[in-house]
Amino acid sequence: MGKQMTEMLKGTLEGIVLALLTGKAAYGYEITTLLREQGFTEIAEGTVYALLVRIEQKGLVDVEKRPSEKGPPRKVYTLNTQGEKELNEFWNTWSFLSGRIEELRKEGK
Amino acid sequence: MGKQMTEMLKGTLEGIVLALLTGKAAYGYEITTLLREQGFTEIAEGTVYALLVRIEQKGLVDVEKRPSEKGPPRKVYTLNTQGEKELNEFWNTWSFLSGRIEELRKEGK
DNA sequence: TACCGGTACCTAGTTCTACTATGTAGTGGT
DNA sequence: ACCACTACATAGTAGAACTAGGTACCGGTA
Repeated sequence: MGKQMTEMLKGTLEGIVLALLTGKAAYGYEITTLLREQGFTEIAEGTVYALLVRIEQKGLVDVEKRPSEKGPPRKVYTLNTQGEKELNEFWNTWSFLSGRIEELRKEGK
Repeated sequence: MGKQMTEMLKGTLEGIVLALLTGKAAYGYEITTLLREQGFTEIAEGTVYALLVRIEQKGLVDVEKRPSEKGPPRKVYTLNTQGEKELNEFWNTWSFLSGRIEELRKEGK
């Protein structure tokens, strides 16, 4: 992965995953696949699992274990109220930052 | 500073500073002030100086020392060819990421 | 039976970047 | 003599993504 992208994902990847979970529960492997389909082709699998552990420990998601037809049991993550709150703050922070940056771009800077 | 913003600045602050330097040389204290005026009120001064050391070592800027009327000599930074190239890559990376994220927002996710 | 690919999860150690906290200096005003 | 403002610098810390593995379940096939 490009070094720039790696650094830029810090602080945004968590928001991206929370956004993916909005209105639709998902498990780790599925989330990794989803991210890859959305163009984040180089996201490391380990990164996603580590992030999921983190947001679970922060209490942003609820977890349920479900059997799989094709392999080991899945850990299905659902956004809870606190997660929605965090996602909301993410959008606020993102709006501010992207607003500032787009301003710089417009100024031809 | 909010923890979210701190993390989100990783990878973007460098681009922001390079953008600020486009077409206008500037010194550290000035850049800090500029950032604060643009709404990044809580950027730590030390963060800016550390970043400037970094981009100088990466060879993205040229540096010139100029006397100041009001204090110690200033280190004036100018974007060079390699810096312009890096800034260009920054805009590409940024465009991709913000495109993906805005897509998620549109989907109500 | 043995192997392999796909599914599924997990983690120790590394790297990079922003922050905290603090220090050093020059200048002008009181 | 002191203080505020200007101006630069850095050692140590925290947080997040990556590297580079490992474990385990299942079906197909040689």
